[in-house]
Amino acid sequence: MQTDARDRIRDAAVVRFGRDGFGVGLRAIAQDAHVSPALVIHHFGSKDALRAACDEHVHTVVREAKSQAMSEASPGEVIGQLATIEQYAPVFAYIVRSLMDGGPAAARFVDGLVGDAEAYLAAGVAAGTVRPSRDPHGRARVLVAGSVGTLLMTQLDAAAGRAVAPTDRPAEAIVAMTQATMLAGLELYTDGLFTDSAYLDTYLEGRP
Amino acid sequence: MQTDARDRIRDAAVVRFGRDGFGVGLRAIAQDAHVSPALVIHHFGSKDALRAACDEHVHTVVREAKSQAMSEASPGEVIGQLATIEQYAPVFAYIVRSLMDGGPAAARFVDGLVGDAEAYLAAGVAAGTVRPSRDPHGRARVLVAGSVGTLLMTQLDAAAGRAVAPTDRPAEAIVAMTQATMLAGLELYTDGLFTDSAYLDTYLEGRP
DNA sequence: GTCTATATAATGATAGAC
DNA sequence: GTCTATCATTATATAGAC
Repeated sequence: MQTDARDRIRDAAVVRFGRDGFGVGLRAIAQDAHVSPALVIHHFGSKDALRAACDEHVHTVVREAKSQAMSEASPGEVIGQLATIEQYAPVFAYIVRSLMDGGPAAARFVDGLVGDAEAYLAAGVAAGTVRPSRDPHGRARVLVAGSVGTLLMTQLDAAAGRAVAPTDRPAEAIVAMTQATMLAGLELYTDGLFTDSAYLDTYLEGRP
Repeated sequence: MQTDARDRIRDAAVVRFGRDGFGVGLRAIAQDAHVSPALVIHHFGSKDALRAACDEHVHTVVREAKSQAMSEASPGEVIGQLATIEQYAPVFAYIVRSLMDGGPAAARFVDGLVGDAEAYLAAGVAAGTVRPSRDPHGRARVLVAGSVGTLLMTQLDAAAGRAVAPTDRPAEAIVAMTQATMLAGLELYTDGLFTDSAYLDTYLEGRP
């Protein structure tokens, strides 16, 4: 049971950062880890370095979870995949906070999502279930942007007291979020939005 | 030229909050407004109250800009519309920060966007250019989520040093962002993503 | 209304004993 | 490795002169 204090501090930091944001003090983290504030600095050198260690740890967890889920995951749902496993709740909350904070760790995470989505879409195109695109990378970005935006909007609903925050109870929030957008999303992805191709044609003419 | 000090403080706060986030100190704001830190408290009572005043002011500016642009705006592009007018740059930056902060002001702003999108989509359906939806409100949310997510991803690109931050030079960033996603977005909205309706059909069967 | 000066609390980080 | 005690800084906010 007596895990290494360094790991305990880092895990407590991931939880605290995820729940309260990166403005949280070292004292709260130290208390959660049952150590003195000084020990946090002793092990990591500074708050920024502690955060970097959290970034690195979360990145590793995500990478391992991804490679484990590679066989069964459906396209573009790595986020949901992660969140439904309650064990990953702190990691998920941390990622949402990183996204909101806008730091480089979030950029790296989103890059990973876009890469995954692009690969899945390419596989779908090869299998004939997904339409080919004139801009596969751009399409992957648009789809990931939808996920990221939905995530943020769920957080906003929570802040307005209309739902459960994804950083509080991820699994629940993601299920609710998915149910709320599934029909409209599938509809959009199946039939499109416009009744004809006038807008697209106009755009393609201007940029051939 | 000698505007009311209270307005000057509030305007400086909008700029600072937008550029540096809500963690910025009152001293910086006071200095920008050429007043003492004490005067900020004297006029607003507290930092939170100052922020609330900023929220309210931004909300008013957005509402007025919207009603002014109602006649000419194209569907769902209120965000872009705002940003292209350099005059609104501080307000735009403030909104992006609010979005990232996840506060109630952001929720209200997004609600407004969803309402607008829903109205535009309904008009499009009536005009025959937009397909009807089984879930008009959900569809509006999905589309707005795409915009919000794109905005956030642009901010991430900026943090990673790959682009201009929308909170720094909004107009430029929005143009770049639009160009990067326009083709893929139009394509998606015109033809959809899937080659057939299998996914949607399965979903509709499960929930008739 | 606006200032200077200050109170009070919290922050990240350090020193040094054990 | 881990602690107690403390420093230096910064934060919001207050008191009171002008």
